Amino acid sequence: MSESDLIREKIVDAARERFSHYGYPKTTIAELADDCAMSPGNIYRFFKGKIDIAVEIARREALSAVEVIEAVLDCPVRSSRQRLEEVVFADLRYTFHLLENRPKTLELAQIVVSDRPQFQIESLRRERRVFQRILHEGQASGEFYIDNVAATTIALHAATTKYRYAQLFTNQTLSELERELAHVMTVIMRGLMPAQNGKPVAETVIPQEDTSSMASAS
Amino acid sequence: MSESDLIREKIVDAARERFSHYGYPKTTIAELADDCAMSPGNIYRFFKGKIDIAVEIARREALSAVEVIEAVLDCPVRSSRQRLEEVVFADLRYTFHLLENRPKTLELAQIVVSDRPQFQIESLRRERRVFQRILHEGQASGEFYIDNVAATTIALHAATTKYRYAQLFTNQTLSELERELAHVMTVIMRGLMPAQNGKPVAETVIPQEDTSSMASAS
DNA sequence: TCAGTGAATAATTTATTGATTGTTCATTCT
DNA sequence: AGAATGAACAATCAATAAATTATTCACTGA
Repeated sequence: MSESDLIREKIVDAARERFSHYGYPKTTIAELADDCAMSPGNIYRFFKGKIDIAVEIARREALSAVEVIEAVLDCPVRSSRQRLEEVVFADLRYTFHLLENRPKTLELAQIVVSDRPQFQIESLRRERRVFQRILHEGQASGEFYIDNVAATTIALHAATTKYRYAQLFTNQTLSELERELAHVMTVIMRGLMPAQNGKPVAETVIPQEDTSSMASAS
Repeated sequence: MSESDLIREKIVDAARERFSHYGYPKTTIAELADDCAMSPGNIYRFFKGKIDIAVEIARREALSAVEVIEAVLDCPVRSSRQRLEEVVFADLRYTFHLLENRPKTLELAQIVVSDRPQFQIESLRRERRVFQRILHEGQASGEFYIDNVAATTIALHAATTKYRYAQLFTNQTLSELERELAHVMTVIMRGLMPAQNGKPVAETVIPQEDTSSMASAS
């Protein structure tokens, strides 16, 4: 990593610290410059503007969020159905805890999105790709009956919209949301999987929370 | 209708007019009093406060919205599936046009909800009841296979969240949303209906817009 | 008695000012 | 030359004052 990149990192680290403590609006460029032992003007040799520092942080946060979701795929589960359900529930839990424990992260994301709408579109697209991979696998193995994977991915993603950042829509508790999501997944799974000897597939069971990858709130 | 009720109506009418033209915040009690040829103080003999006038208007709006959706059920369609699909699409189109043509209506609803959270809960409940009726019918006729109608109603309602006031979540066009919703409904219908001789039920087709009950924007 | 008034008051909103902050750039270091 | 500075300027924010508005209530007229 070049010298220049290291300085950039230093700025990002200082900004992350201050943004998460005091929020984006209350953090000044002068403070970041102080933290990095440099002048305010010099910050601008590394970032075009204050908002671009926020974009960089939000981008990394979004990427690591997808990684958390993808991590669920690594553990060896038996079926595509289980993978899909675990990913959807992991999404609910991750975003729920994020809003609960680190509200400044949401604030930052909202500021970034209001300035760069494309940011949200790309984050959603990345998330959908995880879904799509699972549907593909399930289709290939014959576990799922899907005539159009791309369209079904979009449908699945749209149908679970409420369970991403759920607190923005409702003030239900996490348990209530989990129970509800189980009902939604039951219907969806029955839509994806052929009935077994005349009977629809069993109801979705709320998966255990994966405690091994639980990131504690900072 | 009593004299008192008539005066109340007059106030509501004047408020509706001004709220939709200039918005709730820019409308003053003095103006409403003028419109009704009475003093500001007298308004308070009919409403506890300004916000209560807004609540009354929003309540009626919400009731008539459900009626618009329910109206879809009146036309004689062949199957529960069609009923369900038409109701869901009607919901998307109604709320989409509402936000497009009468943004002040949304503003009013948001003001009411922020002051009276219960209002939203009840509106959603009313909407769910329409869904529940159709699911019940479909279950009774054997068209749907549903083991728990209440839970499935909740699931269906939650899965279509994105298509109520869709512009709050996305800037997709109505056509894009319709295509997407068709995919969602395809998956859901396959989840509700038993496969016909080994093959899943056909994809959802976007219903024709019901032009007979099209209320033009005011 | 009771529907209605309108001036008085409390609460909010808007306008204004002054201070703070984001950004630029001529200049200084290395 | 390239890296960094910090004073200068424009944009934004916070604090306050001024104006407007919601609400109350002692009073009036039917």
